[in-house]
Formats: sequence, structure tokens, C-alpha cells
Amino acid sequence: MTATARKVSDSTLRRLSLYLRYLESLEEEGVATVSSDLLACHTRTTAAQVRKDLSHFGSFGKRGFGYPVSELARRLRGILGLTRPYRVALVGAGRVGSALFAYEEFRRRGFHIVAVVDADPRKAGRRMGDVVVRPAGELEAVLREEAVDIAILAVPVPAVQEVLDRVARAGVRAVLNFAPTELQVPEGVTVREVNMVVEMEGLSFVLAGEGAGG
Amino acid sequence: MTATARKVSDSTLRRLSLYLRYLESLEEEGVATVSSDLLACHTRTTAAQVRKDLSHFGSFGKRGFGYPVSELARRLRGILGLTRPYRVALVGAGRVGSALFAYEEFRRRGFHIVAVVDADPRKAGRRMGDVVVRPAGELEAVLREEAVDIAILAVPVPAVQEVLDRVARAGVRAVLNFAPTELQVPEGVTVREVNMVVEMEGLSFVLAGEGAGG
DNA sequence: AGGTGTGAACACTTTCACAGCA
DNA sequence: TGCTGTGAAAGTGTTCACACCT
Repeated sequence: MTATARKVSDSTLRRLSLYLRYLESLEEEGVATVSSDLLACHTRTTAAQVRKDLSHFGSFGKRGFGYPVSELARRLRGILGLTRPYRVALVGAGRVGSALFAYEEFRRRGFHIVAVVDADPRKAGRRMGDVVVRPAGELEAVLREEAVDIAILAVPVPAVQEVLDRVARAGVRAVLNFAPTELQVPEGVTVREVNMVVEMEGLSFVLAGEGAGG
Repeated sequence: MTATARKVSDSTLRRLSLYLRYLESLEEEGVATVSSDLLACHTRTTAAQVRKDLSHFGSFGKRGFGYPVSELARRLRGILGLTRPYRVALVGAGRVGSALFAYEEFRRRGFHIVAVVDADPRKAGRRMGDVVVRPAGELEAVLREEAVDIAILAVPVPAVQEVLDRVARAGVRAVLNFAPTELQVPEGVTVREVNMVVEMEGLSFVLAGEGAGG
């Protein structure tokens, strides 16, 4: 119990991900150090913001010099919990689910889809890569068998609340939801939403504003 | 020119989308009025927040009564620019692109994919629904021919900056980007990002924190 | 009574500016 | 000199509390 109740804002957290992404590209290029200024340029923020974000977790830089790329990347991976791989279940193997299954970026970042569940009985038994699709009735069993850390919900809106409840009861504490609806989130579970319609409406808002006002 | 330079925060904007989603479900159920309290319950926020958000655009409610559902929905659609359909181009017809093409929620909200472009010459000429895939070389032409309002970029990271530049030069001013990389955004263009890895890392951060601290 | 609309209080985030170290 | 780390200042977003209307 090392009092690690990190109270970090969501915006800081998101930026940490972006810093890490850029740092890893620098690592590949063999760059050894980077300034807060350069980090800021490549993550659409300011140098002060970068330094402030990092200062919540310690002092990683050398004054007058910058940050050691590999060291900082390592520290960020530690902060973001990326020092171990995660076992992910995909619930819903429709179009969105299938696209997510094939999404290489997940695997590259250590998020491994080790289980797929679908309500359509015709899909049960089918192979996706080296995973066999399991029927909905086996959801809890699969989550336990495979020691799943994170569930991705790519099921239709009417089904998603029940799926979330079942997933939570099976002990999964982290969920990424793609169904565009408001969920009752069970105690102790963290849900993050990907809502593409909201993003599109953010764009239509801007387009409408341009037309009307200049 | 009616001075419509709405200065609304991103968080307010996102909540407006959620309010509208809930209002439309109430409309379907034939509910006539709704209180800020109920709206808040169904959008994970507070009644005060709802009222404050709406107050930026006018007074839509009746004191002691609540908001007229249909009227408020209509107003929100107006604010979000959803009073007309939008013509959308999908650039990249890989797995993510195909899933987006089939995503019914877009169509339902008035975002119609009227053009698909892909760099793979073998895909050019293929039909997707009632759209024919066009080769990358015709990108600008297609965007103009089809009077595209919004481009969805679902291309690989190494290609996305060039695609964005071309799309912008062809006059598209709103872009939804799925490629996980930082973009140089051309003047006058609005880009929104969907970054699923960042969301996953938000989850791994929480899981790691639980394990370490309690 | 009941629920909106809103200024004022509060909390949180970002930016500034500069001391301090390599 | 150059760039980090950080308090203090500024700016934004959220919550409170209550006047006001129905």
C-alpha cells in the first residue's frame, strides 16, 4: 500500500499518452534527449503544460538539457500501467467489433484480445485469428477462464446495459464502450466511451456556425 | 451575418449532443416535458449544469414546469447544425473504414457517406452499398463532385498527413481522424480525433493505480 | 409548490515568469 | 547559456443558492 492514489485530470492523462507516443517515435529514430518545447510541438500543447504534467509524477529532466527520451518513455509507461500486457475481451463481433479485433494498434500497445463473445449463435465456434467466438451465455465463464482485465463492448444499444452488468459481476473493472447510450455504471468499474456521433456533431456545429456567422 | 460566433466549450458541446440523444428517445416515447433534473440523470451530469449549458443559447424552459421535449430537441438540432443532412467522404476502406461505412448511427443522424476513396487499386471500382470506391488519385475530384462537407480519415498513419492536406485543398473544412498520430492542421480546417489507444491507456492507468494503491 | 435562469462562489486547469541547476 | 521545475496569476468550467415566474 504505497499511497498511489494519483489524482490526475483526464486531460493530463490523455496528454501523457500523446507524449509517450511521440517519445516512442523518437526512440525508434535513436534520439537521446528532447525538450519540453519539442514535446509540446508534437502534441499540440505548450512547453509549460508538458512540464507541469510531468511534474505531477516527479522530475525527469535535466535543466538546460531536456528529458532523456528512453528514460522518460519508460517512466510514462510505468505511470500509464503499460509495463505489462493486458488481456482484453471483445463483446460483440459485428462490424465494429471485427474492425477492433483487427486493429493492430491495440496489440502493438500491449492490449491483447484473448476472447470474443457474440450473441449470434451462428457466430459461436467461428475462429477469428487464433480466438474462437463464444456464445453469449458463456460470457462470465470466458471472462474468468481468460482472466480478462478489460472488456470492449461493441454490442447494439439495447443489449449493452445488460452486458455491462454481467461483465462487472464477472469481476472486470475496466470497460471501453462503443454503444452510443448512457450507462448505469456499476460500483468499482471504470467505463470509457468512444462516441463517434458526438464527434461528428462537433463538426456539424462548427460547419453550421461558419455558415451563419463568418 | 448575424454575429453567431458561438463561443462554447468543448464539454458543453459534447453534453448538448447527449441531451439531444436523450430528448429524441423521450420524443419517441411521446413524453411532452422534461426537467433539468431528469435530463441530468440521463446524461451523467447535474441539473445546474444542464440549465447553464442551455442558458448559453436562450431560455427554453418554463419555470416550475420544465422543458418542452420536442421544442428543445428542435432547438438543439438547430444549434448543433443538424437541420440539414451532411455529405461525408470516407477515405480509407480498410477494416476501420468498412466498419464506419456500415455504421448506421451516422446515417440515422444525417451523416451520409456519399463517397469512398482507397489507395489500393484493387479496391477501386468495387461497390460498397450504393457507392463505388474511387482510387486515391481521384480524391480531390470526388470531394468536389460530391460536394463533400466532412471527410473521415481511416488511412494508415504514414498516409494521413498527405490525405489531410489534399482534403483541405479540395475545400473540405471538417475532418474526423482515426489515424493515431499528431497532424499539422491546415488553416480553416477543424479536425476531431478518435483515438482508441488513448482510451485504452486511460483504463490501464486506472487498473495500474488500483493494483498499486488500493 | 416546483423548477428555471443566473450572478456569485468555488474548483480546477492553463499560462506566466523566474529561480535554480547542469 | 539553456531549459527544467514550480509557485503565483490568470483563465475556464462547475456548482451553489436564490430570485423569479407559472
